[in-house]
Amino acid sequence: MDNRILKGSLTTIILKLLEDNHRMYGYEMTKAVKELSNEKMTITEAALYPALHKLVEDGLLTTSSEIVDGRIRKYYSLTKEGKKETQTKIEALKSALESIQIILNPDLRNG
Amino acid sequence: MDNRILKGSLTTIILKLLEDNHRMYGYEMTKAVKELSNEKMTITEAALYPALHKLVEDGLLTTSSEIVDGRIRKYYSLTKEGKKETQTKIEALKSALESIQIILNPDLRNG
DNA sequence: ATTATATACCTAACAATATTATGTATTATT
DNA sequence: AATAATACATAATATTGTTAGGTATATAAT
Repeated sequence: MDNRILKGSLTTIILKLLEDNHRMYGYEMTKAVKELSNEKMTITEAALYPALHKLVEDGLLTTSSEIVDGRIRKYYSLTKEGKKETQTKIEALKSALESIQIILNPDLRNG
Repeated sequence: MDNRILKGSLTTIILKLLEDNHRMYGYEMTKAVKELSNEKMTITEAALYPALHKLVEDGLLTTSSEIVDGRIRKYYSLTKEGKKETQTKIEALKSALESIQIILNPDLRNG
């Protein structure tokens, strides 16, 4: 991701995208994050693909390849275990974001 | 920090703490983050001290040591350059948090 | 008195995660 | 014909944090 910030959230972002979209391929995820963040955030493919492979290896995602317009697309979906883990990871990330928000916004401390 | 999330935000958190408190020592920072986050977030000293040293090395912080109750305290403060960098880093982190919020909360997408 | 906890600093070896730099291949656009 | 977009991927390196340990003083508990 750009700006060297928020490393460690990539896996959670992938899982969340798949929870919302049910079925996505890698390149599509990079475009989705770019669009959702108004070009502010970028997932590099060099970070994304190894992360996806690890999620498959860990049993959280399954894949199915298709050829579309002469090019390969490798679709990813959440497994049952992946759906569970998605909830856990999202809650953990939300909690962390809240903590950081409090540190960044003193106004919230007295509100 | 706990839970292997939000790596890369440590430096910004340090700078923000120093912006708010003007003068802090390392151990104090670990306590502050623990308290602000209601024990949800922990800065480990093994992550903190090298980060502080690097910020000094980069000219963003200065130090002054004192002996209090027979123990050494190494106080850190923002330099002029550090104050500038703090603004930049905070803005970048806020922007990243917003992007992640949008991805995590679909409700915000249609709001 | 002794043990444990809290305060306060620190480093070394290792692991996880992302960046930079490439590479391959097809299709669409200029 | 050249460039950009689509779509996958890896290797070398850098960054950042974890695990595990170390030193030392002060205070509270047994």
